[in-house]
Amino acid sequence: MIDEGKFHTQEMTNRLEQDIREKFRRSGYTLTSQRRAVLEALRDTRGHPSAEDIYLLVKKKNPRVALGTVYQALSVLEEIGVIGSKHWAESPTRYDLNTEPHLDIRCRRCGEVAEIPGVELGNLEAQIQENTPYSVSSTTLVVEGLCPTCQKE
Amino acid sequence: MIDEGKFHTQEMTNRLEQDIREKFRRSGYTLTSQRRAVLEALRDTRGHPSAEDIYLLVKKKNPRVALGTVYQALSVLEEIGVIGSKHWAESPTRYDLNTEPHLDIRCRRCGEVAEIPGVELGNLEAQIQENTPYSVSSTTLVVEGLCPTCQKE
DNA sequence: TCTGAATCAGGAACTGTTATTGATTGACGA
DNA sequence: TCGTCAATCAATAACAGTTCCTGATTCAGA
Repeated sequence: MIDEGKFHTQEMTNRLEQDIREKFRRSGYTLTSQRRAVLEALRDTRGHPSAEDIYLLVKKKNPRVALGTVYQALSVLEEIGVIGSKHWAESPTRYDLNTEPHLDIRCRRCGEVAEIPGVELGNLEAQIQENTPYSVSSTTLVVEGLCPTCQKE
Repeated sequence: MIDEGKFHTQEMTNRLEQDIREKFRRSGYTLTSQRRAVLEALRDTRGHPSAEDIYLLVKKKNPRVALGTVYQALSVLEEIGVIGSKHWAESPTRYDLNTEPHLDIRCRRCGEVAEIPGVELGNLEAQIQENTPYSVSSTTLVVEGLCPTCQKE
């Protein structure tokens, strides 16, 4: 079971809570305890957990939840715009409460993901659109490197 | 069996052939008929075939070749720098004889991949490096959209 | 409270890829 | 030319991540 009291007062600001409720209302999906648990897990985690990470966190509070349910919840949450996801080759998709366009880098040694602030992409997307007959729908910058810890080894 | 005569005279320029031979020589790997067949398949294909696509082409000439062999060949060819690969989420890795850094776009409807010429990334990588404590090792722009054909439908 | 639709847990199935196996090949020296 | 030994091979099993399917459960609205 989810400790809803704690969730409301400590974990989620009112604005976010309102925003989430609103997005569920508009979409027609229901904000079930499982979907709430997935959101809480994302909130409790620094960084960008994988579905498996989230599953393990959710299971601590509700051991009956299945991995498939977590995937379903993640897909609904992403569809209604409450969470975002990012994919690096050769590693599971990572999820994120930050739905704004932003840059993330993944350590190719330990897998840790961190945000990169302050990078300006400028007119890159427009430039791409000018040079292809395709209609461009998404351009994602996939960045990899070594985190400070792994650099030392 | 590979028609090596045709391969040499029609499919491969002397320069590329030389380059490939040289890369094999330096690496210590041998240029076997299977690896040659994979290269030929890449050369015969417009666009950016997947391992499966290449496997089907190779099988036309040598039905005994297994998919695993194609993967092995691709991994050797990529390791020695004869081919390049690119990965989009939710679709198999695509391979390419163009090993220079360049932009590709994938149609999210039919999966077709095409090159995008003339886009200037400028100092993007330097800008990223300035804004993260990670040491950046690769930045890949993953572009998706709709190809001209799929736009009409 | 009842009813139908949405959602669930559990597990099977699927896709793309890698690892393992013993058999085959092919480059090189005698 | 032949033998030797490492490299490579085909075939298949295994694997990770994810999706799909099923019947059971829950929940919102009448």
